[in-house]
Amino acid sequence: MKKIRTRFAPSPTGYLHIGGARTALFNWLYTRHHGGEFILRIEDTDQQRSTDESTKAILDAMTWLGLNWDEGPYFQAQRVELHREMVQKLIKEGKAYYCTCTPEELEEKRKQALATGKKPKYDGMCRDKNLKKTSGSVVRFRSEQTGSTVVEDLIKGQIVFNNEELDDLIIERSDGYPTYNFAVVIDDALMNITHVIRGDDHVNNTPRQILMYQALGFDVPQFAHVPMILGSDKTRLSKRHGATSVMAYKEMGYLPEALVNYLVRLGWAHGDQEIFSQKDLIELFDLDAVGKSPAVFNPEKLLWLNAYYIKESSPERLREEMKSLWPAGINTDDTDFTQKVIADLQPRVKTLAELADMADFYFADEIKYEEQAAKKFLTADVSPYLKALIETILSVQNFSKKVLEEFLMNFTKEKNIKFKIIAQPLRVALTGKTVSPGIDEIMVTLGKERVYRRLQKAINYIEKQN
RNA sequence: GGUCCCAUCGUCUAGUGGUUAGGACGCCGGCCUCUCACGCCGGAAACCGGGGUUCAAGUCCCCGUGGGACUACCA
Repeated sequence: MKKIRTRFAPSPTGYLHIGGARTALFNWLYTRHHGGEFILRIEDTDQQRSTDESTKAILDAMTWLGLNWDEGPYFQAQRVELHREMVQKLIKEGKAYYCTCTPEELEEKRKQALATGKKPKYDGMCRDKNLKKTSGSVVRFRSEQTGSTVVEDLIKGQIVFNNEELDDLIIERSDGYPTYNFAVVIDDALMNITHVIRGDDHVNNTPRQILMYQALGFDVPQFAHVPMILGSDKTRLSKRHGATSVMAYKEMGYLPEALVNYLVRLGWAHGDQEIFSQKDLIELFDLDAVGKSPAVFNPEKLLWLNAYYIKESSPERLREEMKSLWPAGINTDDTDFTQKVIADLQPRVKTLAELADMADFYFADEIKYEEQAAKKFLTADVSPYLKALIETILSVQNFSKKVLEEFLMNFTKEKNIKFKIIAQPLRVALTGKTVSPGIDEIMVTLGKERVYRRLQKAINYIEKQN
């Protein structure tokens, strides 16, 4: 059996977006599952819109997601000689021809056809004129006009097209560069791509591509068209629907495995399973379980998965991931302390950005109280407890969770009060907020020194208020 | 307009002729509890419509309807 070879072929006209990432992911998983080779090819034949920055951004995003490639990146624009050779071959064989219709003429005809309710396809004006190359001329593929072309799609099943629906599309522009539909055929054929897995916005291109494979005498690869990802209004996902750039999710504090896990479940399922490691996916993924219908992108579920993976991660790993996310002015040089902070917070956040935000009170030299919180909990009647606490807390030798739990329990027992009575005041004293990790956790992380200082500050604050 | 694709809870989906139509996110209620979150338990919530085929249809066929894609010297 022939070795499976797939490719991901983005055009470098922007960042890698969610839809492209899923297409890449499906290609990658299919290839890894079957032990094939995954090729990356940059389709930059549109000289106007392609940029190096985009190429770099796409590569970065692929790398971040863990989608490594075995060959490439190839650049389509560097292969134009190859494409031109193939164009000449077709012309020589009478399978392509020069056309001198101007874009303006064509546009006019299109408009007219549409206005009179006719098909807006190329009318074949230059088809049999046997024209020579001239300035401004393009090359068109002489497409079949009769019969039908069948696409055997691995996801959609058999799709039949009447060839009369197809027109003679341009394969070489007047600037000498090949158009997408031609270059993609040449490159896929020459790179021995066996499986073309791409978005289903390409299904209508497929019959004409098949005709070109045949005209050139190439083997036709297998096709698999994956359904689109839609926004909440069921139209194609775009910026209007929120962040669509893969790297934007990194910046918002998402873990790559969360995005991967989310993306793979858009259109693919394995029974009732929701959580998949990369290893699981390589083992389980195949095209036969990919659905046919489009999926709406649901940020809430992504968030849930992200929270799950944050909880599952080690604080060490998270500290690495968070390096670019801390706000300015926060000193995370103390790795031990920083990791403890992360460990306290990781079960209660959905993104790492949220974690960074929530961690401010740990790092602050002078914590500031939320107005309502201080007003409600830092009151004269709790002052005696705080004073009693600060007197004894210095005697606690080992600031561990177990010891502190015991210490606090003894303290409340001695004072004959419920822990509830001092919990929120203590929390406000220590964090400035009414919401935080457990009192004992905070105290352990903060350490004796900081706890002492914050208690002292709270006592002073209460005195000043009265 | 033409061509093509698609159709199970709000969303992601399981389901391949016989199920109380299952799971997940979100939502609601409860438990846990020092707050919050986690976790656990429970709840509301779906087969687009109409015709067939069949003893039997979410599942097969046809027609509607709805949504989407393509229809470029973009990819």
